[in-house]
Amino acid sequence: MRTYGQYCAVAKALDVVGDRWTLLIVRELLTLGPCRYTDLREGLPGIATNLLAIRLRELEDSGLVRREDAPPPVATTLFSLTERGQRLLPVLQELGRWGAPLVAKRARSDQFRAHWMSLPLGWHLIDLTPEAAPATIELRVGEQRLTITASGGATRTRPGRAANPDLVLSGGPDLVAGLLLGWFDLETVRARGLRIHGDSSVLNRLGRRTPGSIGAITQE
Amino acid sequence: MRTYGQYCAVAKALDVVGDRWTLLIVRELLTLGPCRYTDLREGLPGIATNLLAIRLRELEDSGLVRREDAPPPVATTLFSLTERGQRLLPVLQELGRWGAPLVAKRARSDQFRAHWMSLPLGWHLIDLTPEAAPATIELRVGEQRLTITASGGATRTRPGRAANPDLVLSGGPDLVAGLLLGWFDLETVRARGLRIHGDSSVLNRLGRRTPGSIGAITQE
DNA sequence: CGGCATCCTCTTTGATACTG
DNA sequence: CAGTATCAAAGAGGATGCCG
Repeated sequence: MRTYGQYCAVAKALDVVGDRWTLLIVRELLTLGPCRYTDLREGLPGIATNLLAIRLRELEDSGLVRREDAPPPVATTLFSLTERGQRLLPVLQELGRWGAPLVAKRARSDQFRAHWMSLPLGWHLIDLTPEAAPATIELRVGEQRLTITASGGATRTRPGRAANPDLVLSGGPDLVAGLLLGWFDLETVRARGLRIHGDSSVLNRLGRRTPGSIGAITQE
Repeated sequence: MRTYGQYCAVAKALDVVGDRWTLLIVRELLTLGPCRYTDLREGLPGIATNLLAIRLRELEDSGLVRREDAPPPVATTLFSLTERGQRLLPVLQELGRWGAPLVAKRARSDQFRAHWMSLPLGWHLIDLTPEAAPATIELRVGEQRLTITASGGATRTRPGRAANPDLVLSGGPDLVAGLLLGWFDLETVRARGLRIHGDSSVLNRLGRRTPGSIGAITQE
């Protein structure tokens, strides 16, 4: 392991998580929870398989990742974050906030996985009517699904399809993210091809947590 | 520039600041303010000089760093952070918080610069008596000096010596940091060799911002 | 001196093929 | 499924030279 050799907390942190791909592996584990080697590879397009194996071992040695052999019927190795690894969430959150302007436009060559929106949406969206019964929205981007649940004032986002969604939004990642993160309003994304099925009034229930202000999705 | 090619804010952020040394250069610029190439090299022991030049150009191209030719009598190039670059402060803050446990013990080979404590101390220390007149503490670690000013409820920390310090703390980095960040109490660091000159009651004025609790330095 | 550029070596990363 | 093995390319580290 190459180290900066500096008696400084930032440098020490980067000694552990500063290598290429490392924080993206943590992103996957934070988003997906315990998962298999192949799930990780799926969510990390571009990584070389040997590098993923090396990084996982390093993360294990640093105490950020735990490897368990799941019992039958799963019968496979599961990787998950330790408590220490989970504490990297605020680091990823700040990196994501800082990087948000960089995803305003999508490059043609950019890969996309719907679950990458999971953490940012969870941070950004709030439930404006905490008293109401839980509501679910399913996002469809290509074949991939993501489920947002609004309940008790907060929202939770997880990979996969919803059982009984109140609303379904289908379209490209820039349209879906653009609407929910507040780059575009409802009319704009609809005009650009976003498809909306179900009870669109659910959108009024979602608010955006912006630095200093909170607004409903359809406002602005 | 190598890119992850992922439509994800975290990955995009790492495309810009994920390269080796990049965030440490930002640390230096945040801590020191506008400074010269040689000042940066001084604060980044271990960096190859050509790599510093390359990184500075990349940071300039990404719009995080500005290069200005200072007028006489300085007559040298000054590097400073743009607004966009300064917004990386929360990222460094979370990285530093996460990395804090890793500097509990100092490795023999670890380099040290007093100004590396500047950002963490500024985040961590608060002024418990906002009404009182400003107080200053000078830290001496080897030949290096750092000045802490407590005033109006907050503390500010900057590199360099104090004009008229109320208190001077001298000793190794682990002792100075250990006392101020709350790893050790006053008796312990004194027993281990920390030297204290001046009005040590100033320490009672400083509180630590810990997750959930605030305590005076000499407590606990 | 300050601010690099060059040259060289060594390490890390990437791509691909293969295996228990 | 969960990797290892191999090889080529890119990046980092170190020494030194150059130029205003």
